[in-house]
Formats: sequence, C-alpha cells, structure tokens
Amino acid sequence: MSTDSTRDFVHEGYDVAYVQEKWLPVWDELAPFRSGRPEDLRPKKYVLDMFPYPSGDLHMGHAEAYALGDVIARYWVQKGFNVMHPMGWDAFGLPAENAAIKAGIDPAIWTDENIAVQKASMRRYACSFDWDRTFNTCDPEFYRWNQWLFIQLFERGLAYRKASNVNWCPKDQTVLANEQVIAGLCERCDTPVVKKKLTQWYFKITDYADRLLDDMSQLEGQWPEKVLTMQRNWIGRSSGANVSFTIERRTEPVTIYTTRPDTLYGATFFVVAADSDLAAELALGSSVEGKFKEYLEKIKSASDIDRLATDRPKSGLFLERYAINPVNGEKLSIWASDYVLADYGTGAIMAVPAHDQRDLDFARAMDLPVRVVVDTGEEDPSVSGVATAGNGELINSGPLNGKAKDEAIAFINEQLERDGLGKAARNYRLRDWLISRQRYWGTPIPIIHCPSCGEVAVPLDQLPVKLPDAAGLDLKPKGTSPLGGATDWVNVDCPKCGNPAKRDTDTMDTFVDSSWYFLRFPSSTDQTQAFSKEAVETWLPVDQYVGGVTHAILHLLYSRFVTKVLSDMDLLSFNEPFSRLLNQGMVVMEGAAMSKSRGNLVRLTDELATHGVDAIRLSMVFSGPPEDDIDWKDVSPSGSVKFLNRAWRLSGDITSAPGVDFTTGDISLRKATHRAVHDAGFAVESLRFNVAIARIMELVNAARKAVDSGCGPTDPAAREAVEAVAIMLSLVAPFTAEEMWERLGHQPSVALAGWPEVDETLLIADSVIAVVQINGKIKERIEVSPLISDHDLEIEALAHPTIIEALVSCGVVTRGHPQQVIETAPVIVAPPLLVVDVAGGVKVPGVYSLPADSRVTDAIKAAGGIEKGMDMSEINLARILRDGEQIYVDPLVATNAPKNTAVVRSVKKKSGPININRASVKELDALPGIGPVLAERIVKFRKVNGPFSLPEDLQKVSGIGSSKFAQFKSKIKV
RNA sequence: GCCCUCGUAGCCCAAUGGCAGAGGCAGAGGACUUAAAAUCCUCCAAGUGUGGGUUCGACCCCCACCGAGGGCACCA
Repeated sequence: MSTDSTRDFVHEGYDVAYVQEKWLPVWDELAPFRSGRPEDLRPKKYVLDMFPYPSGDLHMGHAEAYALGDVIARYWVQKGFNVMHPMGWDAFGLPAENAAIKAGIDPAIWTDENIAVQKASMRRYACSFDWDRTFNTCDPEFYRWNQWLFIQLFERGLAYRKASNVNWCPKDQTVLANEQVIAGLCERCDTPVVKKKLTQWYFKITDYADRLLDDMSQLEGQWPEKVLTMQRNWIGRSSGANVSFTIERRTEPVTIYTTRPDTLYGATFFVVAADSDLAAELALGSSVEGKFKEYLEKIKSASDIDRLATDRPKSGLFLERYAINPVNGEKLSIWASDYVLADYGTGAIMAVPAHDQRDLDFARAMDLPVRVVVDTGEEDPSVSGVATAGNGELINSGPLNGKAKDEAIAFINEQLERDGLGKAARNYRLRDWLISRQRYWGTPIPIIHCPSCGEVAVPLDQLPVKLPDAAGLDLKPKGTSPLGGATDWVNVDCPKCGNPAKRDTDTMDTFVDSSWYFLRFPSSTDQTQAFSKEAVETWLPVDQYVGGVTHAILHLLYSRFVTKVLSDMDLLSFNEPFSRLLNQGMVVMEGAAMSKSRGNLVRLTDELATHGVDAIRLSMVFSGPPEDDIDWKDVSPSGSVKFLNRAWRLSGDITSAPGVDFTTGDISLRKATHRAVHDAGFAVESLRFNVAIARIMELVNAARKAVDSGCGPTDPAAREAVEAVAIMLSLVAPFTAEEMWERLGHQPSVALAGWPEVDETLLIADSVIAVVQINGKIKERIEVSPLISDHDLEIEALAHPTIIEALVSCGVVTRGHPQQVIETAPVIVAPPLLVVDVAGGVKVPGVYSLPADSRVTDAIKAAGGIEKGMDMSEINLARILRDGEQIYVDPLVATNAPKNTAVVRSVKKKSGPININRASVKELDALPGIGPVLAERIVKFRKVNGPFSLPEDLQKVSGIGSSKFAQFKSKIKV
C-alpha cells in the first residue's frame, strides 16, 4: 500500500500507515464499542470524556485526554463490563459566531464542518466511542430539551430576571457569568470586563449552596482534592451574624453582616458600599451629595483590574450621617467606600479597625479611632498597622469581657436574638448564575414577554423555539441580541391571553447545555423527553469522568447544581452526577502552553504522520501520572515506536498454535505473565497508567528473553505471555495490538478478547530475598521460599555469623547454639529484638503475621473476627495483602473511618515496656493473649480496685495462662 | 497575604513506614554489518531539596526553612 511512507516506518517492524488503514474498516464493521442495550446483563460502566467545542481539528490536548479516557473504557470492556463511552459536541458558542461574522459563513454550517473534521480524526485516532449515541448541542432536537430545562427551573422560581450590575465584555458585547471573569478579564478574549446595570436571567444556584458544599463529602477521594478545594473556595461559605443598626434620621434600621459579632464593641465607624442604593439614599439631599456623586463617578471609571490591586489605598467619603451601635448606643460615623461590596451581605458593614485589616487601613487613611477589644498579646494595631485576628480575651466589651472568642460569639448571638437586634447568619461568596447572553449562536430563551401577562413560558408542546435563520440577521455584536432583528420571529401572540407579545431575544450561556448533556447519552435519540428516566437509572452516575481542570468550577459546579434540581424533581435518584473525576494535565512545550503566537505549537497531525497513532497514544499515556502536565520536549515518540515494534516482533516469533494449553508452559515465564497482568490491571484501576505500561514493558522484556534464550518460541508460556501483551496493549495501542492478535492466529478484535484471568497461585514468587534487620539496620540478605515459616526463617537468619555478631553486640547473649538465641531473644528488654522482613514486608513479634497473598478478611479472621456493630461496607475484604505486609487489626475502631484504614493500618509500635497502670484498652489489646474484651475488663478492674502493684497481678486478674503471660511479661511494667 | 500540591540518577518518572529503582529517554561498551541504520546483549549513574523530630527502621509521618507549580485574594 503506502510505499512512500514505508521508508519512514519500516525498521524491521510493521508498516504503520498500512496497518492503520487496514483495521479501521474492520472495526467499523465489528463496532466493538457499541454499548449494550437494555437486555444486556453485564454490569455497566459509564466512561465519559468531556465533549469538545468544534473549533478546528483535534489538537495535542484532545489526543491526551482521549488516549486516557480510552484506556479506562477499553479496560472495562476487556474486564467484561457493559461500557458506554459516548461522544458529542458542545456546538453552540462564540467562535462559530465570530467566524460567521468574519467570513460570512452560517454558524451552523461552520459548526457542522468542524464536527465532521473532528469526528473523522477521532475515528483515525481509534477512539473507542459509541457513535450510535452521539449528538451535538446546536441541534434543535437537543436544545428543545435545554429549553424544557429552563422552563422547569422557571416554574420552580429557580430561573428569574433581575436588574443588577453585571460583568460586561466590551469586545464580545455580551454579559458574562461571575465564573467567566478571570482576574477582571473576559475568560474568552482577555478584554477588561466592565460593570453595567442590566436586566438579565439568572439561575438560582445560591439556593443550593449548602448542598453543593456538603455533598462534596461524597466526592472526597474520588475527585482531585484540588477541584474540591476550588469549589469550596468558590462557594465561600462563612458564618457570623446579622446585626441591625439604627440610622439617625432614618426610620428603617440597616442590617449588616459580620463574621465577628464578638467584636461588636470594637466598631468605631460604619461603611456602606459606595455603589449601593443605600449610599445614594443616605447622601440624597445632604450637603455632601455633590461630593458623593463625584466620588461615585470616580470609582465607576476604575476598572475591575484596578479594584483587584489589594494594596490600593483606601478611599471613601464621610456622609455626615450616623449609625447607632445597638450594644452600647455609640454614634458611628457613616462612610461610603468602594472597599465594601454592594452585592455581598447587605452592602453595609460595621468597621472594627483593630481586628480587620481592611477596616484598619481605612481608619488610618481617614484618621478614625481604633479600639482593641480582643487582647491577643500582639502589638496595638493602631501602632503596628497590623490588625489582630487571633484568639484572645475580650476587653472593653461590657458583658463580653473576659470571655474567649468562641464563647463571646455564642454569647452575643444569643443576646442579639433575644433583644431582636440580630441573629446568627451565614453568607456565601457564590452568586446566582447569570445565564442570558446577547448573542445569536445559542439556545433561545423560551419566554414570551406579554404586556399584560408578563413573563410567560413557551408551552412545552411548542418547543423547540428554533433559532431564526442567520441569513439576513446582523450578527455583529452591538450590545443587544441579534435575535431582536428577526421581526417575524420576535412578534408572537401571548400563549396566555392571545394578545400581541414579544419573544425574549437573549440566548442561553452554553454552560447550560453542558450542565446536563451527560444525561442525554443514555437515550440520545428520544424525541419525547430530555432523557429517559429508565435509561438514566441504568447508566448514571458517570463512573469515570475525564477532562481538563479548566472546568473545575464552571462546568462541574453547574452540572452538580442541575443534577440536584432534577433530583429534587424526582427525575433522578442520585444527586451527584460524576462519581469519579480525572483531570488530565496539559500538553505543553518547554514549560509553556502551546500556541501559534509563542511559536512552540506541536501539531497533532504532524506527530501522527511521523510516528503513527499508537506511538502518540502510548507516549501520552506513558509520559507520567495522567494529572501531570506533559512537556512534549521530554517525550520520545520514537522510543514508543521502538517499543511497539519490539512487542509486535514477538507476535511473529510464537510457533505454538492458538488454543494451546498454557498450564503446561514454562513456570517462570508464566509467573512473569500473571504478575504483569495482575499489576497492570491494578495500576489501570488506580489510574496510574504510566505504571501499567511499565509492567507491560517488563513482560515484553521477559518474553523476549524467554523466546531467545529461555523456554523458546514453542513453549505455551511464550504464547500466553505474548497474547497477554497484545490484550494489555490494546488499551493504548489498538492498531499494534490488533495486528499482533492476527499474527497470533486469532480473529479480530483483540478489543473483545477479554482481560486474561490471573491465576493467583502464580503470583507467588519462586523465592524471595528476606532482608534481616537488626535495630533497623540491614545485616544480611538471604534467599528463601516465600512460604517459609517464621521459625525456619529465624533459623536461617541465625545461621549467619554476621547476625549472631550483630545480636551479641546489641546485648543478646548467645550460648553457642543458634537455637538458644531464639529462646533468649524475646526476653531481652532492649526494644528491637529481631526484625525479619519477608518479601519486602515485615514480621514483628506481637503482630499478626499471615501467609503470603492473604486477604484483609484473613487478617480479620486471625484477629478473632469482627466486633458487633462495625460498619464493614467501606472495607475491601478481598484486597490481597502484599507478601508479608505488616498489618495491625483493630476491632475497636469506630465506624465512619476512611476506606481501608478502619481495620487495617500500619503498625505503630510503642517502644519500651507498657505501664499496665496507665495503658489504654488499645495498648493492652495489642499484647498477645489479651483480646479487646479482656483489655476492657482489665481497665475496668483498675478503675475499681486501684493500680496494680506487680506485673504478675495482671495475670491473676485476667486469668490467662502462665505460658501466655510469659510471652509478654517483659513488655509490661507497673 | 492566605490555602493546597510537589521536590528521588543528566531527563521523564516508580517504590502499602521495611533491600532507594519498576519502566523509559539520554549516555558508554559489545554482538551482527563492508559500513550505517535497525535489532540484540551488557554497563553507567542518585542515597530521595535543607535542617530538626517521631520510630527498631523515614522518599513516605510531624515541624521549620528553601525551591517549583497551582488556587484564592478588599466576600466584612
């Protein structure tokens, strides 16, 4: 076939270009990744890659993300799961519209063309997507359900319109959500964002703030900690109190929010946000009104970027009005300033300069008094210029004097509530989600504005409200929606009263589309509903979500919100959409993000043409932990090519027939194979794909050696090894793997071959190196069977003169015969006796020791079973302990402990003998022959009858045998 | 300023508190070759950022510092 490219690829290997062409049609035919239909009995897995925006062809970032998602999806298919791994397009958005304006192409056509390009590239990249379920969000069949979702929220009061100061991007000529403003700049085009007072549509995500925060405990350990932290920061819950202050010459009091109600006596002035209605009202008609307007103009012209400079000097204006401190009746001067935000809390604060840095800065700038009310022992803030926020004793605070911070907060909250002056309150940084946009290429908001009925939802049977044709519309950004220009489209009759009315001309933020798209895949062709509840019950929640950390807040928070709303509507039975999240890193070049302007852009198509699909996929997966950035300068695709060739050559060397009985094969190669399959599988499940690849490479090396100079190519074990390589390799290098599978005499597709069954008896090594440590220092290494008994191992160890010598030098008396040392050793009081490692693990006298490959359940059994009432649901009883893994079984650990640590954890050994008059139940329990029950009885006895006078008393009280007692007599004292 | 994560051979990275090295890249030598490429074999290298602590034993746990990266940043 491709003779031209042969020169580039064939180095005693296979023709990559040819093989890539060869298998695609075969796979199209077999469709190995079509997910099961309702009657499928296999357990399900829903693996989802974040769907892309269709601008241009795929790039290196896509290549990494899809390679990673593919490993997971293909692995679960091999493991016999019914895997749904769908793909679609997030197809609405500004780039299409901007391209339309620039080149005059209909956004729909531009989008469709890009989707076609990307889809073809995904096929060539051998992504294991189930194409039967695909959709894109600009299809009316999708966005009608987007409109349906909007109406559901609207009818529940969760979608509403309000006028407020919003973020406005002057370049894109549209509003932005808070989440789309990064450091004062438009997320998309880096233009400084300005504030504009507009009436916009919002989703009431703040109603769900507590649940969005609290439900994160379900995600702990399953989502990157980083993302959870970012979401917590973003929601920004704080607790404090609302306190109402009387304002002179005003009938209504003003409520302020504070996190430090304990410092109420330290308030020395009062500040209102300069851009709030309250400030304008207070200034109205006063002598400072002129100055106030001037000040307001000045701060409005300051951009958000200026505002973000935290070291900016404080500015403000005295309004010549006063507030009355409710706790002591003091008159506080009222100031207007831009350091108080109008839309957080109530837009007004009490200022406590001694204990709040911002207030202190303002007080120093305006020469206002500072009163310390919490004595932290630090320097006086009015002198040091540093506010003290720490704990201390309350002073100058009337009834609060002498109390500690927490105590004072509780006390004052109670008092305020009793006197009707305030009460404990919570606040959030999170704002409602602004979802309307003044652009064309998005989902029309399905609302009709009627002069007499107000906002009326479009009846569900009239959905979708389709976008008017772009032709003939002026799409250029001009601050109002282009849809307003479609006169025929805008003017409709009110669905309620039938009188002339107008459609809402805004479109929805595209994050609305992606906030529920994962619910659509299970029933993507359903024309009667957004999603089939039954199908969603089958597939959701998503078992593994893969995508960039750039969506840590926006998309993931919105998706969680919408899921909770739908769950409240009883349309879903779960309240978190994504059980497990993997954030892949970025592909960078020499430490910097790739970009055309930087001149460090690596083009995916070039890389694929040079090295082939498999080598690029392998390089992406092998380069390091998936969440780390990949620096392409550190990546060696040609190294991947070499490895793939090595693996491929093996498949041609095997001379046995398919179906041969592996159990008769060479035992040492079989052990290597089963160890590799076991470890690689474990690594994939732990998302440590780079480690999984390393295990496959090891097996390739072992197989090569075995074929060349070991058991030879005819041995069944050689076939077993190479077949295992092909199957494992199919997760990352599908073309190579398929080619190998064929050369091994099998029918396609290797993707469906099934993950090799691990024979656990083959996981036990022939022999292990036991490391003998004395006082923690390695003294000797001896090769022994992993099945050796403790006793025999001790004898082996003591046969070495170096060991005897080391024991003598640390105070162990030898009496000529090694065996006698064993008997005397436990009596030595010097804590480290003889610590013998087995196969990298440890055996310590007094700790349960189990044979190699025991499971957690065996450990619990050895320790006498499980206490009543223990919650075992979080404990993986089937987990195999590593050879000689040192474990400590603690049946007294309470429920709710983190996974796998409730009963099994590393030994923390106490040094020296235990004082039985002070020992806890746990410490006594650890002694041989004393279980938890007995330990408890001993402690109770001690409480009733006073301390033991001799160690021997313990034996009498507990009634244990003297031989048992002798075992730990040396480890206790009084 | 606050919070989080990470510092292991020249490089990318492994290592349940128990032999510091699994794998790869780069490098050196050898076999094959007229030669080169490719292939195969062998070898090379750090004592885990620094200083303390806990432990019989620390890359791993704790504290401080240094360095890198990320998040938040007038949210009262």
